[in-house]
Amino acid sequence: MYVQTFVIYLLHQMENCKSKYCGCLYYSANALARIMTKMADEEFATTGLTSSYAFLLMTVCEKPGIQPKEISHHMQLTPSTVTRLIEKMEYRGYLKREHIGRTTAVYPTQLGEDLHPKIKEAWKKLYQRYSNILGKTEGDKLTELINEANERLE
Amino acid sequence: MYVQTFVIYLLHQMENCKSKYCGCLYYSANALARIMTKMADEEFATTGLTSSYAFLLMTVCEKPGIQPKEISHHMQLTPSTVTRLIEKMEYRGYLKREHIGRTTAVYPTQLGEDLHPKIKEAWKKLYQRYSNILGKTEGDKLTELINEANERLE
DNA sequence: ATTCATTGTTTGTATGTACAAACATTTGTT
DNA sequence: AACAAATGTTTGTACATACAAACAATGAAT
Repeated sequence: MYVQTFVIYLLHQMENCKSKYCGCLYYSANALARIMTKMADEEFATTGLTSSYAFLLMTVCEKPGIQPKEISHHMQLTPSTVTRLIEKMEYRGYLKREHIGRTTAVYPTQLGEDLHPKIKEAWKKLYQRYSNILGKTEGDKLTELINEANERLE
Repeated sequence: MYVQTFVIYLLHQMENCKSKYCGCLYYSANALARIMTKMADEEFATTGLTSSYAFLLMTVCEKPGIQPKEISHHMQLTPSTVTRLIEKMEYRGYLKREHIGRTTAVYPTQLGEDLHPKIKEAWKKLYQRYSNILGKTEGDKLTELINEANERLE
């Protein structure tokens, strides 16, 4: 009886899992991240930006003059990564930098501000899209659980 | 009373969340993936490999002669990514390829096989490490939830 | 006031990953 | 038997991200 339960558990595992690494959080988290990034990029495609750049622009539009350090905090990326993202967005004409002492203030350009509503729209659509698949409540719950885990693991 | 409850909810949200994007699965999933990859790389450091390469070597050692396509299935990576990983591991002397018709068989070298136990050990440690932080049951549960989401979102 | 430590930002360099296109082989169809 | 479609693999190229080191400005301590 005991053994039988275990066998059923194993079978269930194998059914549901594409890979023998499904029991590993490192693996599952990365798979989810790849799937979500792809989905996000698809939704943000209407804005001409990929997901990271869209998030950056949103962040700056909602707090013009924000510093890279704060951006890196909001986006949970390293400062160097943020610099790289900003550079590219400056080159493309969506953001501009103003150096003040050792700090830097980042502002949206007119072009950037014009794009802001479209990005927020795409963001909403992204949310709706995965909520449709996972169920709104379940999706929110999963997100919250992941956030809690992030807090503790860091 | 109703409003108060909402305010408490908001405060709770702000406490627990580093970023205003914490309600977005794209964002949270990517943050978790980065944290876990870092942790995995730290654990696998004892083997001289980063996590992806360690997983690749494990996969090949457990099924010598496996084809890239099957590897890409196990690891949930695109075939081109798998080719790149294999190439590097071949260059480093851990794997070798044998081309048979249009397919390719991948084998571990002696060097690769020698490393296998160490990798499995590191993998176990990785599991223990995040289980210690999240709690074994909770960690497993989270992993399972993410797997289910992956299934459905794909 | 000068030096030393700290902090915010940027570079140099490397890595993992993907997409699209190219190749090579096998299978199916007529 | 010849050609077309499908399949497995590899290349060319690009991108997001990170780490470590460099740089630049501020603040603190003697």
